[in-house]
Amino acid sequence: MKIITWNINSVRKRLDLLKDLLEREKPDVICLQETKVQDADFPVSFFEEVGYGNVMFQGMKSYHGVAIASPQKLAPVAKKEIGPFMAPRFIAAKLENGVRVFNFYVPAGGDEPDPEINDKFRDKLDFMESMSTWSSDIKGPVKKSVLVGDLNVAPSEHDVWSHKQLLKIVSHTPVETEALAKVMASGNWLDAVREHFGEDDELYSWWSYRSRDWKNANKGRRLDHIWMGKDLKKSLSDVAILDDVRGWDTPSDHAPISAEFKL
DNA sequence: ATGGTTGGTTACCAA
Repeated sequence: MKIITWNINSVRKRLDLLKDLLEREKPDVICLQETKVQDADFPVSFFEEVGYGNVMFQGMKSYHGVAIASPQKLAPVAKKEIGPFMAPRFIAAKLENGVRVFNFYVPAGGDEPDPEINDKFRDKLDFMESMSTWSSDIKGPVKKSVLVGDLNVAPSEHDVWSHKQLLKIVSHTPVETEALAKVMASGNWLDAVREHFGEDDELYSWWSYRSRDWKNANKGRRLDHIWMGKDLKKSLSDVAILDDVRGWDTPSDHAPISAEFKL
């Protein structure tokens, strides 16, 4: 089972890149964030044409939006296993092999890392708090489950280009990394990317558009994640950050991440 | 300390 997660930054803007990615990587399931399209305008026929016609999506006009697509049938996840999340930031599906896929788009949080003066940052912390409650409620360790998405937090010092310079920058502040650690602990989740690469490699999945030479400057952050329940650890066979996709023509500012399981 | 770019929408907001 191969799963890819990608903040595509407008699905309609990047159908050609998505087609190339799916043809090259042939994932069993792809999870998208920031689709930026309301459900009535979601490009369903494109997904059917490229062989990913089993597609679930929850979006809104202009902002946010998530989707899960697969060549195989997708079933809804039981209601009791779904938290009270904002629809355009969360969607879940059950694959034919029984694996549940939870796809999140955590609020970015604005610029000012102070919940007292910045409502967006408050919303981000609240969202992660509700993720912790949800993880606890569905009882960890969650069996046959994968949690993926743009979590908008770079947890460790090796997930950012400069730990010191980013400690007060939203996405890497201690209050956020602690909140994300709590989510992880609440569900006994494992970070599949770190399980594969270890703790020491510098790993990034996002590079700002506001950098002329993003590749050489390499001022990246690892905001996109694939987590797994402990029961899947022994099945994890490969992980890749597909950073070449960040260099494609008119790219998203996020790279896709891929994980393979031999179930 | 500041500004840099992109997408959706159509004036700016969100990232």
